[in-house]
Amino acid sequence: MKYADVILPLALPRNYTYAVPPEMESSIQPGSRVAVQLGKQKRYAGIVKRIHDLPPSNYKTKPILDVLDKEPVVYPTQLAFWEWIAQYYMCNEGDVLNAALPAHLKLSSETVLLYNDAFGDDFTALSDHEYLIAEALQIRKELRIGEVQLILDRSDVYSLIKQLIEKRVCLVYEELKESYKAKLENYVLLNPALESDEAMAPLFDELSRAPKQLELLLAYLHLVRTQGAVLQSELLKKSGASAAQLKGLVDKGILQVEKRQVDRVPLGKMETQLDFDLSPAQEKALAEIRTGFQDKQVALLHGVTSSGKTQIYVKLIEAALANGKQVLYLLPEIALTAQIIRRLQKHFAGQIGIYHSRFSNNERVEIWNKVKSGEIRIVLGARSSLLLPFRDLGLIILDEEHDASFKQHEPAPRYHARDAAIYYASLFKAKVLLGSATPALESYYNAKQGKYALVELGERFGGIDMPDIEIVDMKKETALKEVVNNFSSVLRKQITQSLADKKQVILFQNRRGYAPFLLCTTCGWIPNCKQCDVSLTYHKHQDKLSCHYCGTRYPYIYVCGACGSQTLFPKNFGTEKIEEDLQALFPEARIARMDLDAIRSKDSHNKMIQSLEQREIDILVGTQMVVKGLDFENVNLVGILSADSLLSYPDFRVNERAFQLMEQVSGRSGRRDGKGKVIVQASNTRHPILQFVVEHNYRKMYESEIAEREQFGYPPFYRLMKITLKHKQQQTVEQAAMVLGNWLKPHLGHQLVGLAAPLVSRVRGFYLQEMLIKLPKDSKKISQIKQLAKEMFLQLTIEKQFRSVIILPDVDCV
DNA sequence: AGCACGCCGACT
DNA sequence: GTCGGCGTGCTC
Repeated sequence: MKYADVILPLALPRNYTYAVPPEMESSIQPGSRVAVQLGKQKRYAGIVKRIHDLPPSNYKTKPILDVLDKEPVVYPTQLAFWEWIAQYYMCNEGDVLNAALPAHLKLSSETVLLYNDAFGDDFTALSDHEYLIAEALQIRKELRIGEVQLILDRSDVYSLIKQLIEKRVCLVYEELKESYKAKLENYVLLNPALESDEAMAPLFDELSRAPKQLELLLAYLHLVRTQGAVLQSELLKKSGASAAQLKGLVDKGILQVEKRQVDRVPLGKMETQLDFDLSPAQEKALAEIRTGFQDKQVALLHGVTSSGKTQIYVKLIEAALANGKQVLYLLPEIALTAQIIRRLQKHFAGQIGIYHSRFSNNERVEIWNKVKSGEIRIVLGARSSLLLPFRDLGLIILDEEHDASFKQHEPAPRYHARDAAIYYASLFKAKVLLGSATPALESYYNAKQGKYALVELGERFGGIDMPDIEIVDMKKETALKEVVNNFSSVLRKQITQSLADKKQVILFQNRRGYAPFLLCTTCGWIPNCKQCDVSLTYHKHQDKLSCHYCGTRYPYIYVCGACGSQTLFPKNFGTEKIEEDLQALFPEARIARMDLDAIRSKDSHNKMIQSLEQREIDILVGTQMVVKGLDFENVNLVGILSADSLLSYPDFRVNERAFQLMEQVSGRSGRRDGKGKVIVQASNTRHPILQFVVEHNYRKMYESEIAEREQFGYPPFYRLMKITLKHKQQQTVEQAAMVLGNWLKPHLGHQLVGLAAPLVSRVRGFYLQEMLIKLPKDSKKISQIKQLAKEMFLQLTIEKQFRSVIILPDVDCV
């Protein structure tokens, strides 16, 4: 007898072993999707990890019910990768499966109640609730659990359903439904009997009294000749005919309509690739990358903004494709704009697939299958495309590699796409190219240490100068009463100038909303969220207060909750306020705002970028979003409204982050013609980071920061693992954290730090406690510590007072 | 993640 | 007394 270890799409601590019925032995393989039963009824689609012949000793196996696909849905490479992710990031393989597999390949059964017709309609023996369900069932014949819950308005319905089964009112079955649906469209075909000219000729006479139908037929014949297959929708649109006219031709037996499967993600036609020449600096960088790849797996391309990194990527992609390999090009989600997609599609039409969160579930399945089959040669995508089933990967490019959004935060698996990419690539013996104008300290350090090849590209493409950066002393300006609504005189003057020159302006403020909090000027009270330990942000557009942690919205508060006075005023400023003030200062200017609130609706982000490109916007105000992946020729001024707010987070990475952000935003200025200008408003103008920004000096920033990291034992000298504990009761988490800390301390000593409530100590009604473990850079020790931590987590949840404490380990947290 | 089972308060 | 709430434990 064969047995299969199956990964289920659940957060289970281990994989379960099922028996392989003999008739399935020939069709089942590692990576196969199988239907299995879990518990009394529930069925799931799981993925076979391993097939063996060791019968489990301490339990009875259930059989695999079905092998769901002819071919496995993943290769052994992906299974190995999943195992590594689960192990490294301390999560379950089920979590990884959940993240990797498109929703429509993940099946789970649903209980369906069927009305038992034999029962008749004598409901007298039923309770009120039973009666309600029986009545609904009699009318609708079928009910899902969810519908039963809806009817009774409660969640616990199982005992009642059991009663109904016992009383023979209904029957139940488990429905395991494939949710992927191939897309079908109507194609129009000519009746095969009419293919010849002789057969066709009489038709024209016959149709002389139906001129519209004749017109339609002619349009059809034209389309067939030019493009082969004819879509019904296209034919009707192009000919201007109605569905009735088409039906007329179908009824006469001249045309036929047939449903055929169509691609949701067509790859387009293969085009001849555009050739372009690299600048000498780019050529040199490309050559260095190639040399680097000879003895190193990873190369870091440190190229200033606008240095033309993308062109270098294109050359490398071409080479990898020529070798018959697949390529993965990763970008932060928000940088995956129409701009970059268009540029790459131009080069690689017919081979490139795009993958990000805005694709529908059906589209994802199709992309998944095309990557697996190798039809898609290049994937351009966000973090999650790393989990696609590549068959023969030759190169991974990770652009904007410093970007924190490459790290998944919630839910598990909390993987870092950069680090995971390096491991994944090693399974294929593929190369990894990291690219950034402001590399993460960790990456630059690795490169400096010789672990990665380091390639510097210090010159902007086309010889454009780096923008001039001016720091404006807001303290001085305030003293001189020159500040109007957060705008210094310098910034106002520059904006006026840019507008006069018909240039565009980008302003950056890292807080959305109108005001980050309200303040009672009588007693100092600040309204907080009921669920979370944070102040409520005022959103003037919606005239609501909103919690940026849990999303709850509250009506505006006029009366102080502490002293009752009506002296609550919005304090500090976000993008909405900037937008409003700007409009008052520059009434003629066309102003747009780009932040999470403004781009909520689908595609509005792309639309905004387009209208900026087409110069329909003069001034763009935005958060982090304006930093990434934008490339506009006509922007010559960038304003950072408050550098202080960037430099004041209590995090060891603040300086690095602030530098990266400011350097990246300023890169948006003056990209094609002429020198750009950047205005940085700051109260503390002496902050060393500002000086590095003015000089565009990454190296100096790196050196000053790396010294601190070494001194205080932070990455890249240690790896960090954050453990978060969550519970509804404050006392319980606090105790749990203390107990866990006390257990870990003897093993870790000074490597265990920061046991405390985080800055925001309550989110969505859960109290939080955190601690950090500093992991030495020794993979053996790391796995020992992880093992130890795992055992202690288990130990903690065994104690009954801590049983419902949620423990979230986050390896390499950011 | 479900779902079953068992223990406690508020109702007929 | 019982219904139905929720906390707890198990699923190959």
